[in-house]
Amino acid sequence: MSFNHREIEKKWQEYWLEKKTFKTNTFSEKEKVYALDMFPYPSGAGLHVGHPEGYTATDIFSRMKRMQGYEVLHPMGWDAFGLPAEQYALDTGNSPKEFTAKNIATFKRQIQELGFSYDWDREINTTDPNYYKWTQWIFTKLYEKGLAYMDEVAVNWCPALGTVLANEEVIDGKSERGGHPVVRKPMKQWMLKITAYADRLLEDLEDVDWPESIKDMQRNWIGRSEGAEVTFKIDGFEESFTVFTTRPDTLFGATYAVLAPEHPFVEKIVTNDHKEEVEGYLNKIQTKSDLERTDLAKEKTGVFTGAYAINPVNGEKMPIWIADYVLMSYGTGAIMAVPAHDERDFEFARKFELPITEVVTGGDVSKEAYTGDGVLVNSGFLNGLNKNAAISKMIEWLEENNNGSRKITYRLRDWLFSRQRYWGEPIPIIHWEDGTMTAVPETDLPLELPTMTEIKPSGTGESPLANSDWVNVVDPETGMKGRRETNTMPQWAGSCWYFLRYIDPDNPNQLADPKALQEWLPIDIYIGGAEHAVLHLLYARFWHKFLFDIGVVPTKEPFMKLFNQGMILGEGNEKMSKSKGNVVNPDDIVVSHGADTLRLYEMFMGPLDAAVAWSTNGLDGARRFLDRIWRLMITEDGKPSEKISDKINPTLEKVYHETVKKVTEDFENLHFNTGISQMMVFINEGYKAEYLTKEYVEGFIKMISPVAPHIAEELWSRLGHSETISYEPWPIYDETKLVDKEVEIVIQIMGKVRNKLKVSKDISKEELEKIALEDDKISDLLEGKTVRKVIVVQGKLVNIVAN
RNA sequence: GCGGGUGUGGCGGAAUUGGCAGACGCGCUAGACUUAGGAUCUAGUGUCUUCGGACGUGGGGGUUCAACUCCCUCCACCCGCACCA
Repeated sequence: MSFNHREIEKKWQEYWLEKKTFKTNTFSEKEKVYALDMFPYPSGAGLHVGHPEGYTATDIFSRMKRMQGYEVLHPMGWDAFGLPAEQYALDTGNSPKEFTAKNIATFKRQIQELGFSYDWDREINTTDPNYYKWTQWIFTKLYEKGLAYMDEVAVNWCPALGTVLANEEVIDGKSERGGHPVVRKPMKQWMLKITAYADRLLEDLEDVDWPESIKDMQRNWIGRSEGAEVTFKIDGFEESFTVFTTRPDTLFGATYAVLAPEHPFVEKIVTNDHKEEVEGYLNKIQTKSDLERTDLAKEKTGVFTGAYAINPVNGEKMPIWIADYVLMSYGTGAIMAVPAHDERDFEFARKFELPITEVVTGGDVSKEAYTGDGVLVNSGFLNGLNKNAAISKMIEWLEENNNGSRKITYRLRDWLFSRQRYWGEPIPIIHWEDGTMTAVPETDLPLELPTMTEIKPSGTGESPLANSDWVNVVDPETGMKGRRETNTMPQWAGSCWYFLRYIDPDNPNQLADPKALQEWLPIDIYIGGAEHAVLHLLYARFWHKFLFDIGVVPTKEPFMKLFNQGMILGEGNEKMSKSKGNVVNPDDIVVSHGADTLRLYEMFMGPLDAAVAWSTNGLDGARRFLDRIWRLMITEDGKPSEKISDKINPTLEKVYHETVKKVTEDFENLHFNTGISQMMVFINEGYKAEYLTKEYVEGFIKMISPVAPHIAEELWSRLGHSETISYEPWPIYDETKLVDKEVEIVIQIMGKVRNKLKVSKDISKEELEKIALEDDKISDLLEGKTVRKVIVVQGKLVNIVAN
């Protein structure tokens, strides 16, 4: 008889909820472990089989840690602001609030049916005013410190969505959501000065235990480059312009300069005889979308302005060109071109027949740009130096002669923080009629979203909030009129600090009690999808560092250890998608196979970080394993098996202790697939054994309980226990039980296995060598050969070199 | 192009101070039980083989008594970035 998963899963889920089994004691005396999942956006589609993968991993970790005597914080919540709810509201006329509430209810039911050990008293929701009060509060602090500011920036305007998108929400010139076209448009926007934290965001990556690939992605995103700024006078003008270069050593080889098409000097310096050509070029560029600009980038384009810059180091005249391979958004929007030692400049110079002067030896600059190290030539006082020495010396020269200085530039830009949307946290700022601007005082927070019947975007770029009376305010003291900021925050805002609120979720007076934060931070393990490798994780680190600076949190970094779960693909090894019809719904699996089976299967599929295809056969196999456990321990009529005895069964002793060791270590390291396979080995041995030792059976149930908690609780209670298994002490292993008195030794001749012998584990090297050489089979094989050398590895093998 | 990663049976995957390649699961084969089995149990299952053995971890080369593991080189695929000066 197999177990009835529908009955027992329901039974234990109700038990846990009712008894608040997983309630966390904030100020417990125990050592603390904080295991965090990336909270989900509760979409209308409901839970996907990908969600439970990471959630099961942290749940296993949490459950094991509780049994090992730790106080565990393991919470769940909802990242519930965002575009889909608003889009749905626009399409159907329904309220995003109700829609969101409904989706959350579905997600919560689904998650609870999977038996995760969350403390539901700490559930949070980013759209709850009691929560976003503190999101807004953090914003006002950023504003006070000058880290939130308004700026006129060319933004990604998406006419179809009626909103501005962040760079990262634009993929190949189209909106990430919906794939609508995006154009550049200058608008006044709120920005957060994340660049002020660039160096610390980079440096502190050294302190965290994250996958190297994620750290690298963040490093590349921040994109720190060291170099110098060099100022160039323009022949015949008062003005000068500045370029950024990582290769100041090549300044003698700079033969022309290039300004970005958007550079403010372009119109000023263009000579009359080139005006027409330049304007034509600018027009062509401006009507191109970003996408087309990238597409056409294979062929470099540009025009000469007629103006000349003076190379400060040798006084030579350098023609100033305009080209769209120079980006206004990086560095200063202007470059010195050194075609001999930069591939892009080389290509451009070739096309427009500009001079190419070699200044670093080592390549053949008549064929291609040489970017490597070498000895400087044609470079006055730099001649004879190598690259690094020349860089230092040139910077010295520039600083002494007031022509430039050392400079560090980042690829990272400030964070475009405002959205022209209804369904987001209102930015708590009031614009007064006298032109000033103030933050909403803390006592007036939260600044709640008004209920609106019509939330269509105005189309002009303002958010739907502009259509509400809510925008109008009057200062009660001075009577001055004002208008509220109508922009709202991006979806990233709420997820930048949610992990802090779990620690003290109901605190009305502060974001969280500092004493409680001190207890729980930093987070011990954070698991989620790799799609958040840069944005969420970088933004959250930025806010955390800011909160650290203003004394709100006690740690520099929020997430000590990070892990990315892999994707679960469809059976055909393709991404699951509605259109392919290969989506697996967790609800169906819970009904057909049970939550324990789903959890077990997802953990057994492969390494946690690998992308693995779903397999219905594999799922059946997981269920079969649970049935085997059940049948081994429970009789047909539901009683404990008579095979279970108080006696120690020596044939199970070693495999039991091995299993405890391997499972404990593997779970600690998130190697669930191998830990589970060891438990399968134990059950296989259990079937072969004449009788089962009760201690081993109970130890096994404890070890399977983090993976398959419902069946474990049921077995535990049927074996006569009245309390939950959740806080039973985790089994420990005895090192002395892991080694046999006899070990099998491999005998090799020339590295090939020729025989295997059982010998006592304490045998000496000399004895082992003797036994090996005297073995019948081996001596036969060695006949007529000379033994040259014998390598003995104690307890493992003997390799005989003979020919 | 740059950065990171992966490559092992029919399939998912094990195996790292270099020491028995293929644990465990799926699938498959045979047998047992059975009216029946897409249930369960038992045994087998890398390839080739003249049954001695030979070969085998993407290809080629190297170091070593010994290489999935270390080094060189090439190939394929995946992820991220992409004119970042």
